[in-house]
Amino acid sequence: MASKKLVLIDGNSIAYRAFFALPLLNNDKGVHTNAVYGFTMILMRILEEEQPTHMLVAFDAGKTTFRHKTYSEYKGGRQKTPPELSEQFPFIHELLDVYKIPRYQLENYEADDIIGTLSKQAEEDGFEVKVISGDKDLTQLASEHVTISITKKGITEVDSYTPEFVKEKYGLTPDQIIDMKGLMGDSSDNIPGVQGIGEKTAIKLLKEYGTVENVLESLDQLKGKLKERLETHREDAIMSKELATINLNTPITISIDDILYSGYNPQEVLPVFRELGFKTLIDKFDTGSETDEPEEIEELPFVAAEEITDEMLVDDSIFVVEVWNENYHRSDIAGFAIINENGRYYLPFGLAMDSGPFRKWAENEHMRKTVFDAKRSIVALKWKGIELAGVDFDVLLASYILDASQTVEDVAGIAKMKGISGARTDESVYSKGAKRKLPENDVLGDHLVRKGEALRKLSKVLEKELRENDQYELYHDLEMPLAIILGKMEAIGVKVDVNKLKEMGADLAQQLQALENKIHGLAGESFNINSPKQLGVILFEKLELPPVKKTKTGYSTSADVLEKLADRHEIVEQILLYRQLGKLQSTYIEGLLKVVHEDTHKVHTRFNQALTQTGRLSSTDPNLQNIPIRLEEGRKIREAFVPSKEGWVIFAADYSQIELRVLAHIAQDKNLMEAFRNDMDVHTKTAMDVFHVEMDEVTSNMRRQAKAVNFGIVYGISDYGLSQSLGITRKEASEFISRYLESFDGVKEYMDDIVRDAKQKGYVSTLLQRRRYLPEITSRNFNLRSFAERTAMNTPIQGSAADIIKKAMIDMARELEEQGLQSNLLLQVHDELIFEAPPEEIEILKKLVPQVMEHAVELDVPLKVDYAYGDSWYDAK
DNA sequence: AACTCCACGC
DNA sequence: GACGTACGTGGAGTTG
Repeated sequence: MASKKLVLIDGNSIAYRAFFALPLLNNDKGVHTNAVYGFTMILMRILEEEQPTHMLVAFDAGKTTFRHKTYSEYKGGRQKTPPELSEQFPFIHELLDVYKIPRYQLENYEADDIIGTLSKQAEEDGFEVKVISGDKDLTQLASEHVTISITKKGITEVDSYTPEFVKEKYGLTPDQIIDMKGLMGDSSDNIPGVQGIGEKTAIKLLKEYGTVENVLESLDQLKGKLKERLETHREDAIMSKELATINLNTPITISIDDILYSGYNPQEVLPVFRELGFKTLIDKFDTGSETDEPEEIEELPFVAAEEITDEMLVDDSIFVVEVWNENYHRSDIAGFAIINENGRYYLPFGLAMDSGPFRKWAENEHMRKTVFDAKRSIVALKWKGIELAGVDFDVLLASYILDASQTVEDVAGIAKMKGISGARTDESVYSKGAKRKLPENDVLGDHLVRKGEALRKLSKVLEKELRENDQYELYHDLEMPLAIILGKMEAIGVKVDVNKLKEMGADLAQQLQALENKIHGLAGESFNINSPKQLGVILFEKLELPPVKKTKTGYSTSADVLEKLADRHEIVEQILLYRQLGKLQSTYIEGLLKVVHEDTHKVHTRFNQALTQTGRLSSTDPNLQNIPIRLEEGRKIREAFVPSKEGWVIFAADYSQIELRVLAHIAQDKNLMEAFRNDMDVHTKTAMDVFHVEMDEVTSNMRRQAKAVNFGIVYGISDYGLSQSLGITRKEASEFISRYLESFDGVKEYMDDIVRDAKQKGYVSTLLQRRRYLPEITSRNFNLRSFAERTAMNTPIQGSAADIIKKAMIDMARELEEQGLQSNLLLQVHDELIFEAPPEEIEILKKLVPQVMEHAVELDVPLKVDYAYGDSWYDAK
């Protein structure tokens, strides 16, 4: 190794400096962050300037040290650490952890002693050592290879104490600093020194005699007051020197080999910055990482095809389909790249599309292709008349399975994560927002080929990781086939009765106008009801209603607040109704009409298969997973979702209590399993057990509360969440949960086990081996830790339910195919599947769908499916 | 363009 | 006891 460099940081001292140097910053959660912020600034500067190979941050441990045995008043009279600072230490620790910088403290010793001991060892081992502190005491450690940086007034300015610097400043050698302290004392550490001797005299004496001991032996050469003072405080001087001396033989339990520093991953640091609200640092980091490594990209040779030739179209190729728009339905395709054993090729869109051999190759399932986002590629090509087949590996899906928390923008994003260079980000090539545009052909070709090359490398790495994690099956047998099925569902689309929507819209518009007039009348002035700000002024200032809750920016006007005010003023009820109808109008009528295809009257949602942390799907443009159902007015929207063919029906099948059944199975809770085996109403059963009553004594209110508790279990809400949904106190909610867990002791055991397991392994798993990593489960931050613990309990439940319905979709698709049925699977809404079916297939589906869904997996409790059908989604109830 | 607030589904 | 509390998507208003 060229040079070994050790950086040692005095953690407490730097935290203090940062705390007092900066104003008391708050993050959005009201936590003080100034010391953490300053600490981070210093850390970032050190990492950049010093490029250490080894690193350690030392902290003081506890209140007393071995020095207190020498002098019980050591550091006496010190101001207590302000709580605003103490509360920041856990964050500093967390920050160091994500930076992968070792930290250390040792009972009975101060950070100084750890630093001194390590710096001496390191110097002997041939290291360059840099010590960072705000405390000048450390300067005694300066030597040929040890430099001490002491922060000056601000936090970024430092003085570097080399032996020369010490000589210049004091006229002393570094090891004489302790003698100086011995004579003059140190008020900040409550070291007495010799009464009446200050810095000037101390230095003069040491220049003459060298050490405290020599001074004391040579007292006869001195005279007057000075001699007298030294004689009476002889013991003080010796003791003070001892106190000021850094222990170079501290019994540390780590060695230099343990404190290797090999860099950090910005992806791990950023979340902590976000948590702390370090906006400027986040920006610096994001842009910084891109600008300070414009990374001399190596040239990558490729062929820009002028004609399509056979060597481009072979088995086992990387296939890049560059779909231009985010919404890939009917999007342009910018171009293609193919990489295989014969070479790297850029295929301009028009050239490829005009080629018969290209089309045949794309549609040949035996020509295996590795892609990024299979569904996107398949659907985009389908709209262009090509049925892409043979998709063999999807880098996006693989990456999602391996770690769903890593949000992925493009190929370059995954490549960077896996340490593969050479690919450029889409944004850097295309720009974003209004400036986004297609580059020249040579630039585009280069970009696509680079993507392909990264995909080639990634596919190997990711496949290996999938196998190592025992997740290859999940990827290969579940998510990959599902991507194809979802692609079909999206492309088929759902027929919308546009006229129906427009009628509803006109009706709503009338009602809204009338409501608006009424509300303005009641308010005595006209204002924008949709503006929480203006509404807040009307309600809480003009009408003087009591503000129940505040938001960051003003009064809260949310529904739960308004409901509390409903009997105080007539206007409130009208506003709630206005909100409800307004939501229907803007989101569901206008929003939906915007995305209906004019010629076909269909909507084509996109299911995001690589987004949620639990394994569920999400749906966008339009979101068809949140169409109203709870309130009748909203539910009517579903009348507009109709079959695509005359006389067909909408057939909807949903799992009954799938999450609680999964819970019963995973937890092997005898009581809960028994309930499902007897097909009991689970909320009633819960009420019986929690309230200790017989079935006929369960009131509707008890059942409602039990239902909320079950809801809480399934979604992993906290006692606070439960208290909010039931309108009770947190304590009462907590009491409910305890009683629940007493009745379902298998569940309680599961909850305890899963949290312990997650702490040990760092992740939790679902039935089909989906993982969710929970790094925060060991956090010292209560909130983060609690959240991670609830997530640990909830994700196996929700995620396994997601696994099951995905499996059911695959099984269903196969059945429809094998039986040659015309029915189409249209939508998945987490626990239900929506089909459109010709009338003659209804009887078949009534048997087939529940059969397939209920047996997608075999649990130790039965799965139950309910179904319904009708002329519209509304009627399938 | 990016934020906040609010509301819909499971 | 702290502290802020399931996962998503989308619209309107506001701010920069």
